[in-house]
Amino acid sequence: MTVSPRSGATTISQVAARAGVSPATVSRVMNGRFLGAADVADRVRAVAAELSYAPNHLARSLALGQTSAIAFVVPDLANPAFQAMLSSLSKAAARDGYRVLVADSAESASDEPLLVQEIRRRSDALVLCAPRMTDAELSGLADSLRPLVLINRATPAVGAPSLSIDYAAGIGDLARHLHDAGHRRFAYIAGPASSSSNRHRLAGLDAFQREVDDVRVEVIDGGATSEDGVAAAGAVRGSGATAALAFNDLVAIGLLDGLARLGVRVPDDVSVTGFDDIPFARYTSPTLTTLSVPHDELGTGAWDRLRALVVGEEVAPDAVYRPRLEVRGSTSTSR
Amino acid sequence: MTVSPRSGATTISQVAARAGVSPATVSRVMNGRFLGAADVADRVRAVAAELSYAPNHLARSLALGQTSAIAFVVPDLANPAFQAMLSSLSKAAARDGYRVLVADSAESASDEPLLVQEIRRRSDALVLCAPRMTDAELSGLADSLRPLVLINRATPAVGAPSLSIDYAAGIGDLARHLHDAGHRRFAYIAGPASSSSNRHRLAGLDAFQREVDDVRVEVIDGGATSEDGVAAAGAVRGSGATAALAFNDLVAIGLLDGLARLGVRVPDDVSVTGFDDIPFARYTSPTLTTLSVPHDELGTGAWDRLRALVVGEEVAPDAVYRPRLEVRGSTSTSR
DNA sequence: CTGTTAGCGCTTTCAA
DNA sequence: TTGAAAGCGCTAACAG
Repeated sequence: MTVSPRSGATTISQVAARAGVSPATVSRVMNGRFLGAADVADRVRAVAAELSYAPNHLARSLALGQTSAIAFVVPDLANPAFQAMLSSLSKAAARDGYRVLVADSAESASDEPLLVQEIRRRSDALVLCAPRMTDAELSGLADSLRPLVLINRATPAVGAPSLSIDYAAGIGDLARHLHDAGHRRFAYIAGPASSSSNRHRLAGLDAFQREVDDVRVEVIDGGATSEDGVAAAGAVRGSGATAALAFNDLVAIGLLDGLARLGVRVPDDVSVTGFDDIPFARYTSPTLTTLSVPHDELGTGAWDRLRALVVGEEVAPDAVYRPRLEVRGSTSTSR
Repeated sequence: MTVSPRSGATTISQVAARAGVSPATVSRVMNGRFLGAADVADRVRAVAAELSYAPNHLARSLALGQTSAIAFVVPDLANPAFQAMLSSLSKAAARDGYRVLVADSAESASDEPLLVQEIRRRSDALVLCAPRMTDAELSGLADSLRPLVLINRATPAVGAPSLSIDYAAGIGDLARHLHDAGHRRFAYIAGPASSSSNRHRLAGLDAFQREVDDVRVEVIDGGATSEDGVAAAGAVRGSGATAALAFNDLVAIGLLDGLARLGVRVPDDVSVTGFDDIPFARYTSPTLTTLSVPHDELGTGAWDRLRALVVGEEVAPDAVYRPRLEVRGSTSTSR
């Protein structure tokens, strides 16, 4: 016979005792698997309500071997692009009774693998966005992370469903747009050096350069935040470029601000572009020409695949979204 | 003797068996409570590494009676103001080994109480931002939610630490600023009707009106999103007001956009203000005059109090932040 | 139909 | 210094 539990909460045995049935019966009633007489069920429910009993989620999880929680790890929770993904992922998962546990790997750049494994063990599955991890690291870790869905890492070797963005094609579209407008000297404000999506953008730019053969691309050190954009403004002005392609919208917005402070007019003196199309890109001054990335679809698509993985259904094929060019006010014809 | 576990993961007994010790010893070694011979500890660690053993977090939580996770519930995960809080809360909690479980109550407006109780039971404590819940509902729920920290709800009756914003004072400052600039006809684009913070803003406006006695405030239906702001543009124009105070920055940004489409110039024809000072408020066109709210401090302050509550330390007093007026380009002197 | 029993994997007294 | 055993609260075979 069980006595009072450590915490104040009512336990299943207390309800059982009070209702004069076994814990198993209470369990069945609570989970809708009860097949006996209606009055027994009613009594159990009445007692449960009376004692305001609620099953201990932890104990239930341990017995069932599942937590009904998934983990979501991103490099920076403060970036609107990841926030949009979190918002849609959380809503989608909630519809199926799952909650999401979040973590920001920026805090612990070095031991990201540990962070990721730790949070994965607290949940049933993981949605990982780890642009800075090498393919080798990721492959080594993958088995300990499954069920796993990757965002922005189409790494066939890893064998995990993935949703990604064709950064190379996207930036190519952007370059084409600028080229058509007469620009020939580009400055690319790079993202974090270790970022794989930054490498894809560089590759896209290289390809474009080889294709048209009459543009020059100067690469300027940047980063992933607005501050990095502000900091790059001087270098952009000094580069002589007429078009500045920022790593992402955050950087572009900072750059817009930095250039304004330097008295450089956008788009008259230099055109500026972003990447992501965060909700505010349409409200900047001037409005930002950028590449629209379907963050909501990344979030819902990630849940869709994770769910399929968990329940053993067939998983939808990997998705590669091509960003959509969104021409706004920050780009114009080169003089 | 235990056999192979349900899932593929190594268990403590497997490590114990392999190392020729008891599970208790492995447990002690893994948790740094082992006082025996060093070679025993080394052997255990070696075996653990060999089998890549990692303690099952769920089982550990059940035995310990704590999850090392806290829940964070907000009305809308897509709002930058809550995202900023989440970001700082998550970082602060992570420093103490806690993870955060998120939920967005927008999905399930009606059964918010259930949502909140459910997610609370999956964690050790809760940070709740529930502007639409009535004081009565909140009081009734509070005991089932403790340890609990409230954001934007300084409800003494509830008896939970709180961090809040003095909305009334803030909007009073804003009104004063506009009044000083010569405005006498205001339009307030209201937030959700059931929102307590909306009521505080209204109260602040009322107080201001009584104080100066020469302004007229028309209340226009709005909401909490950019779309609501866009939708309110026509009514703002039709109101004859020279200054439009939006419920929050999101609404203000939408309003800016809506007014621009109607050909109404800001701030020449009408001044516009927001509330929150989300990161992008400084980048809108024109830049947005708003009230700066320390979202990061709300997040870290919430964790600070929650932690104290959990470990039984003395909890810092309730915080009431007075928003700081941030005058930018969207407001100007009335003609 | 319902109860008994044996776990889920870990921690922790208690005893040796 | 170490191990046996009980227990955290719930679920699910298996009996009856």
